[in-house]
Amino acid sequence: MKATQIEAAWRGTAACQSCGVRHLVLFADLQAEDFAHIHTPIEEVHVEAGTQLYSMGDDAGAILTIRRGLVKLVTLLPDGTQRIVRLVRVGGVAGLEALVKSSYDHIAVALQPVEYCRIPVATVNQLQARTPRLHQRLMEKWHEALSTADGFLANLSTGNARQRVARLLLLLADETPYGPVRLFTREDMGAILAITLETASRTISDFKRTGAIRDVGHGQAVCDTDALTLIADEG
Amino acid sequence: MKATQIEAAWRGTAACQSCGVRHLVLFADLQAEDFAHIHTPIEEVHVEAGTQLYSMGDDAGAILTIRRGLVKLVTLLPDGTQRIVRLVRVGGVAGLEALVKSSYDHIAVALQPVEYCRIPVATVNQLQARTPRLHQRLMEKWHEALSTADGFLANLSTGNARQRVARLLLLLADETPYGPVRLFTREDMGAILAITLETASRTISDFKRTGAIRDVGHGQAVCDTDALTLIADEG
DNA sequence: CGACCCCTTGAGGGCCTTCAATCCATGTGG
DNA sequence: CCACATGGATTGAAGGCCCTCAAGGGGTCG
Repeated sequence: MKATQIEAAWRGTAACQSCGVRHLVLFADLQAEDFAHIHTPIEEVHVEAGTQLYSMGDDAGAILTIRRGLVKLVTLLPDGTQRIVRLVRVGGVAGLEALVKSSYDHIAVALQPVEYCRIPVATVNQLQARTPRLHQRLMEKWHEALSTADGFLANLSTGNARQRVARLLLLLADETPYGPVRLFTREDMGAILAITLETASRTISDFKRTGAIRDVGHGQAVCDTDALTLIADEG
Repeated sequence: MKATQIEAAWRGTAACQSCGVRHLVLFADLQAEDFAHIHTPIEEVHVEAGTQLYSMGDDAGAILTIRRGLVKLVTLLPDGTQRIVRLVRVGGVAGLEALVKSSYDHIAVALQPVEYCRIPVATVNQLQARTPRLHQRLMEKWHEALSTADGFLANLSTGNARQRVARLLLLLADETPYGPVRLFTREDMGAILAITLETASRTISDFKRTGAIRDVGHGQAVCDTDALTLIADEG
């Protein structure tokens, strides 16, 4: 089940410098000489969908750069239900709070098969002392997280259920235009949009009937972005 | 109306070093010698309630440290209505995005008489080059903003209207325990909680009738935090 | 004093939740 | 190979909460 697999406990400069998503991530501006000053191993980890990457209150020793897949950040509400406060996509960073406090703020769970790099806080700090560019990148990642949160508040937590579901689908669709998007479980949809799973299910069914999305099986669907945009804007 | 008043166009070290809220703000860790390297003026500005501090898309040349009062950050929804995505309190920073992009993400409006320091981005960058401690403070401010946003998502955008209003009141009350809190306009409450102003009004009226809050006039009320906590947790 | 703004309260209806039953896909064991 | 168990998805029915539209009240300021 929890098949966490550490692909490579990396200790040199090769992996980062040839990283396929490096232009997206934290180390985009680093020079070859900078990598030479990394003394703590950076782990590249592969996990399957459903794996918990860290939990609220866990000792926060590292930040996680997502190289593949999709991660949800969850908070527990007073009544025990869960709310998804953010989705972290490829190039995003989960657990940034490790840089300013000693425990994580959320539960991080892989929604799909995920590959990520686990960068110890010590490594970030070592690099920060040397390369001012990293500060800028870090702030960009903070800003990215904040923009995502703002988007959740403005787009996914206002309006009626139809609008919210449509906006969520558009959010997923703009990552793979015209390609099928992987739908969440209805429960996750509900936890993102602050609606019940039944309402999420009814709305998705309605979208399929009216053609706003087309089911292609295996929990995937193709979005009619024009139709969804109409729904998102007026209801 | 828009009585923006620049109290002191500060160019020396005196004001910051004797700042009453310095332990809360960005410059907490700076040493005397650091202040000597500030070459761009930091303005201390006083504005009255209702003043717009900056607007979405405005050229973002500075970040704003709030020294007194309360500021709302607003985004415009596709349909033209407004949503308040964050409240910035004393010690908080508005417009952090100025550090990573050239325009502001929100509309910032003073909800009360506000005093703030306008710190040019250039000044922050000059100081960053010298004092690593400032990085840490900056990241704490980013984290503070992100935590606020998460709180809005988890506490103020879920549950029924009674719960949301109760949680908002508790949020305001924990700043001045047992003291009266200043209630927002019902419209602002609605924009924070994603409910209509009528529902906000009805709920506040109900709380007054049942004693969960006690009106003391002038838009202020004393909160029965125990009663409100009960409502916040179960409905 | 009147205009204005905000707050309050009412009535009706629609949307979403709640509770419940059924369906479907998948995987497991006989 | 098939029966069965399981977890998620779907759909129905009833009710309640909140929104919408509307009218009236109260405080403040010119």
